[in-house]
Amino acid sequence: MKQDIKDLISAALTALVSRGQLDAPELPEPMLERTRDTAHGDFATNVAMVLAKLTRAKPRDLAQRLVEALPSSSLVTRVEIAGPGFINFFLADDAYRAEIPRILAAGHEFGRSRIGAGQRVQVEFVSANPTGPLHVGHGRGAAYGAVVADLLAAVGFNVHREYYVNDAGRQMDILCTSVWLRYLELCGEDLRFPSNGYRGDYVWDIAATLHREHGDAYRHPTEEVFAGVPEDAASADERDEEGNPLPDAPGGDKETHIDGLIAAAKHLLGDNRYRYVFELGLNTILDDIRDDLSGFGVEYQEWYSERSLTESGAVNKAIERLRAGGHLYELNGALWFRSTAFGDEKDRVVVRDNGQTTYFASDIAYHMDKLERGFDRVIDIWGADHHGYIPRVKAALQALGDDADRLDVLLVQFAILYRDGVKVPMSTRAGEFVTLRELRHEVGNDAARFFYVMRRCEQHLDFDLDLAKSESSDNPVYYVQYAHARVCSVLRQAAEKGMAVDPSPGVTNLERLVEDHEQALLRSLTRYPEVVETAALKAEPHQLTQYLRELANDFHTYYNAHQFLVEDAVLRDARIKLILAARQALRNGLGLLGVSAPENM
RNA sequence: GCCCUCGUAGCUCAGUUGGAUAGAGCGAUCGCCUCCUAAGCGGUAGGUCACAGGUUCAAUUCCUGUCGAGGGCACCA
Repeated sequence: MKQDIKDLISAALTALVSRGQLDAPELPEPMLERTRDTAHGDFATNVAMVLAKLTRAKPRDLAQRLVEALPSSSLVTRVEIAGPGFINFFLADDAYRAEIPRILAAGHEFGRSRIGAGQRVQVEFVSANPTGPLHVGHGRGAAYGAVVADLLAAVGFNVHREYYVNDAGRQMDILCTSVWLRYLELCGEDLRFPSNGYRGDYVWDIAATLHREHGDAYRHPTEEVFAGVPEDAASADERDEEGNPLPDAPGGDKETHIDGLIAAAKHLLGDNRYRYVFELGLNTILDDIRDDLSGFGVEYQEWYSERSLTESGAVNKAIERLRAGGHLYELNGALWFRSTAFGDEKDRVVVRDNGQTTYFASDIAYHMDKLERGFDRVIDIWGADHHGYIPRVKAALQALGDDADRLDVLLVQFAILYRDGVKVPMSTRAGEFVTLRELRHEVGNDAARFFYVMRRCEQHLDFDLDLAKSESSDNPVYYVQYAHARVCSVLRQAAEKGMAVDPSPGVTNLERLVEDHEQALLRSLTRYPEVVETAALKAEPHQLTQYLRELANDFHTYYNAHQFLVEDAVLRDARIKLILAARQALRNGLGLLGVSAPENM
């Protein structure tokens, strides 16, 4: 519908040029907007004002010429020039009504398009370290990423969803060691658990599996394990009055302590047994993450292993390419990447003085690989705490001669839970966090998905648990779902009353839809494809949630003002066609959000 | 100290990629079921778009500065 009007404007512009009435170097893409106020018609364009600037003509004169050159169309009843030079289009009621059969015929395809033209887009999201279950912060990234991916797919992009598995590095060693220490406790060893270890219950569970399957085979005496290990800092169990962890104790250091324990674990267990515990921890947690995301309706095409980058030589290849380009130098025994040459604030280490490559080195290789896989566009969705990381990744891509503009990093702010108006505290290391699974069980998938994407991603999200659970109009999820269920209910009522409902898209008698509420609902309905398009291109799912509330509101208002199941069969049929179209838009929109559209509530 | 994001109604937030008289929801308040689910609908009140400059036909939107909030500044991942 919008495109039809755009075409009219383009036609008028080319007509003016060919008649010599317009002297512009190049024609702008006509900017057409929905009007805020129906007094200004249905659509408005500002081309006359934009062109006036380029051609030094008076905007209203130009607008006048443009209006005269517009081809006639049955869609438009009236065109007027307003304000400084807006051209307002008033659409025929029939133009709106004609959308009903189109919507019904399109069915679940309504709102989908091909503007992405099959371009390949990779969306990488969540990618949480497999050191513990997903918590509610990851949940927001999961919901946001999944909806952005689905939106892009809906408008014709070829989308590849990926999870980057950080299955290497020190954090995983800490997890492995934490599991082993818990296992030793299960064997009957008495030890002081490191303050920097992972303390969650899931660590006990993995340790219990190890103990159940292998008995004491991995056991070593506590004295042997802790021999020569530097002092720990204060325990994480010890808190000050405000509940914050105490600072490092004098003479103790939690980092050197845990590193000492990791070394002890590797030494005492030997390669094979250490590897076994490591894999047990990794796989148990990864399975849990997969299961959780799958239960949340989030599926991936690929789980990409960080370790595979090292093993395949990709990391070394990336470093060699940087070296060949003259972007590396040695300092204090480490190998540095001169990222400042590409706008980063300081240079970064890629190989440590102990010979190990850094996480950053893996990430360079990973992003190089992403671009080499031929994606037209790569989208990374990160937690906002990683924002400082963007310049160095882009710097690396530039240094490698890749097009850094193909990479977009979208940052998602944290979600803060509120229960009874009080903030729910969270700390990963201390094992005090609400998991995504707990949240899903508490409020349900539908409310979780909807609430997570309700706000712009760079906005902090206050997640009100009580509101998400409330079954009332205060709760936006129920409000939208209820509109859908109400349409279904009307149809059930019709059946009970023996009123036949014509299931075909049918085009008859729509002219009977003359009420203001019907026009308002129709106007909203025709906006749906435009909303999906901008929500997808701008990666802003909240536009869709916002829209669905408005659409639901238009429906509820109509429902209250008019009876659908009237005696007049012709009018009844027209009204049912309209609310069926509304149901289709509600269902499709909820579907894109990963929220169910219930038949009754 | 430097960097990023944010600052819009009492609260939580939109604002269609610079447009016309800045909008929802909640809360407050006044109404609406003999009627397809009241899990709903309507009315009223509520604003110096943090502040000061700048860019232009036009700024809540873009730029600069100030103030305030949150986050980030590792040879961790």
